[in-house]
Amino acid sequence: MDKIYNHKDVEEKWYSFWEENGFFKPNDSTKHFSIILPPPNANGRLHIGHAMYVIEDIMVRYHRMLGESTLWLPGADHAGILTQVVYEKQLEKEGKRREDLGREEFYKQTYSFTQKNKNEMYDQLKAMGFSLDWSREKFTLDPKISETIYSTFKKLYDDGLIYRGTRMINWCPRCSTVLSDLEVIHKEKEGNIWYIKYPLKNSAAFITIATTRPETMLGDTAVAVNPDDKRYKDFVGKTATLPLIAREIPVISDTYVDPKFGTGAVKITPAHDPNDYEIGERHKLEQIQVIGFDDKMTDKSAQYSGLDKYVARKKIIEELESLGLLDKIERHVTNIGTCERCSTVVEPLISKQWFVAVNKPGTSGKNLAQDALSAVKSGKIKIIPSRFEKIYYNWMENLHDWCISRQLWWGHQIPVWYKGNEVFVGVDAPKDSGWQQDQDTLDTWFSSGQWPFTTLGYGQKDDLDFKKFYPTSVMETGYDILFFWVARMIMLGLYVTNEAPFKTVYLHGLVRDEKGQKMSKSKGNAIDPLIAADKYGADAVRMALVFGTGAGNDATIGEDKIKGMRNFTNKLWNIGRYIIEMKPDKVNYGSARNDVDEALLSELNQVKAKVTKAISDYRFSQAAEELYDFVWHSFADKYIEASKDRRGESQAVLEQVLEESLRLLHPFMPLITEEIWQKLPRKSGKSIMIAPWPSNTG
RNA sequence: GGGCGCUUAGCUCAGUUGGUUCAGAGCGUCUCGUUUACACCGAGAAGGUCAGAGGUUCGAGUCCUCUAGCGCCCACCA
Repeated sequence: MDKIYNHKDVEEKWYSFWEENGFFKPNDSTKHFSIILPPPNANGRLHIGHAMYVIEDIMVRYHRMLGESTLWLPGADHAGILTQVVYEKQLEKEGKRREDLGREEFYKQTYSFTQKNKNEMYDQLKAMGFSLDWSREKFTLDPKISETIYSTFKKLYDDGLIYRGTRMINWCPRCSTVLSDLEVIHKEKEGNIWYIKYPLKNSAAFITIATTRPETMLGDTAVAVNPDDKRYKDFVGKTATLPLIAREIPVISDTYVDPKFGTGAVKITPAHDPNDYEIGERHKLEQIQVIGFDDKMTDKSAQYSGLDKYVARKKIIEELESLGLLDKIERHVTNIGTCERCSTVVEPLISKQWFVAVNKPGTSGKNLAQDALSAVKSGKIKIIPSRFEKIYYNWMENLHDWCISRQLWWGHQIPVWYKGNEVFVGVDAPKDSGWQQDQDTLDTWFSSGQWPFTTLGYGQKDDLDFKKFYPTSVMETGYDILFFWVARMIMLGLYVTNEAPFKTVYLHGLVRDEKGQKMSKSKGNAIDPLIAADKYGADAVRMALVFGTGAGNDATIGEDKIKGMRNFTNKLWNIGRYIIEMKPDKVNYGSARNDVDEALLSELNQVKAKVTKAISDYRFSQAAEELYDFVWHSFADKYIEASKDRRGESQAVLEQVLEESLRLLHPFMPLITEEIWQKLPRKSGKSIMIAPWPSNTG
């Protein structure tokens, strides 16, 4: 044994050893423990956030040592819109667009792109020592997985919970697709609010409206005021003339209008604003789409047609000003919707899309949001930390229908076929000819929302894993995808399988640098987990991520912290070296224990109890700190120092405490613990990984 | 406009049934130590009115109220 622990000599060796011996596979115990790995997006490398999977590995290794039949199932996500955006950017560098390739070729290329990324990511997960059962690996686009996703679509459709409707949706002009409400990020931006005078017909008077989007005035079909607003009492029922294009529009009254905001008079553009859309519905107003799906003014916008919407805005303002119809301009902060994936300003448009009805019962009687709500309220699903339960309720209670169609090429094509006026919904294409499949794909979260049961073979001929491991024990993921993913898994899991997909949700926080800033490549403060693992060892990186981080709280981690944990691995290594390699010639294993021995063994017993409790209470940091303190300060600094006077008599206790400490540490630092454990003269079993979890009975 | 969280040693953070051992850890700083497990080390030290105010209690970082900073999430006010 060298003086300094060299992780590079051992890490790969032991990982292969475990895998070759099938230790990652569940045993045949009747007690089960299962976690499905949150599938990373197969469009890039793993970042430090993914290394938080270590929490799952701790749980999995702990339960495996308890002797339970333990499954941790790996997989990857095709990540619909994000992967398409990433691959399109790559094409762009080659001067190509996806249209140049055609749908089929684009899909083919994107597929091989994801497979390449996927395999690299898997190597990275292995480098972290994660005890995943690779024989059960899944990808969201695997044929069997897709089949289940299509049959869920059909089931919801037949139940009346999936419908196609014309609604106001969020449109990303850059991605050329509709987005769900969740995929729209609201950002505060300072802009202008323009006050524009609309002349009243047969009168010299004006009605002045305030707007942040003057270009949409070309689509105005009314001006609205509050019915109680005395200032405008005489205006209601009159007709205003839209400047520039001279369309005549009514002045109507609606309680939606806030008399205190702006002028108290609002232009109504039912085709380009969600509120106006609803007012339009109430008052049966015409919807005139003046902005197209390409972000350019449509042919409904007279002399402005074909112009980019921002160019049109500028031009309209200039012309209004020259006509003297621009009353004033004020600075104004608005909340503007942008695309989650490309940051382009989202345009509200009316379009025909597929939706999931989330808060009405289907003919089956099932109600997605309500059932998902009561699963948590009843305690069937527990969320840790519990404050996220409140957040979950709040979101579930205010949920709108979920738009699931996307105008993308990458993903599951919607399992609906059309022939004339006929519509066919099914898992497989209809047999007879003349049908054309819907061109859209499914929201990526519609498929990942079914991950806990699709991966286990639900609905397949071979569904032994599903029967055995579903519902899964724990879903461990970041709180940032509570709504996107966890909520959808609960809804779809309950709907399809009639059971909650997991019993416990453990949410971890974001990984930040030591100054508390979000890590990002552009800031240059990002820690690449693989580079860090290469430098300091995977065990050190793992410990650094667990140490001092509680559930739901963001974790701060810097190189110093990793270095500190690397020092701990070296300490452990030297404890092993002292006990194993510096073993004296004369050892009396049967010597009577003295007070110092007893004190240490009694402390070890307490540590076992504390660590076991902490892990089962999901307080992994607590467990890690307990072990760190015991091993370094009690065992090494005090006991080992004291043992030097009676080396031969201490050997039995030294070996016992080391061996048990290694087992306690194994879930946290699997690689070094295996390396030292294998060198122990007295141990039983083939690997520490399948050795029993230390209990107090001994 | 709603909702949530944070504020404990110079820095990053623990502290889950309120009670002698809770005033802690790691890093940093200072002093000492080149003892054959480890300098990726050891021995020791300095350093905090636990954001502020009030309340509940025999007793409060730990529960309640308010205040002040900071941060996050959700939301269709032009």
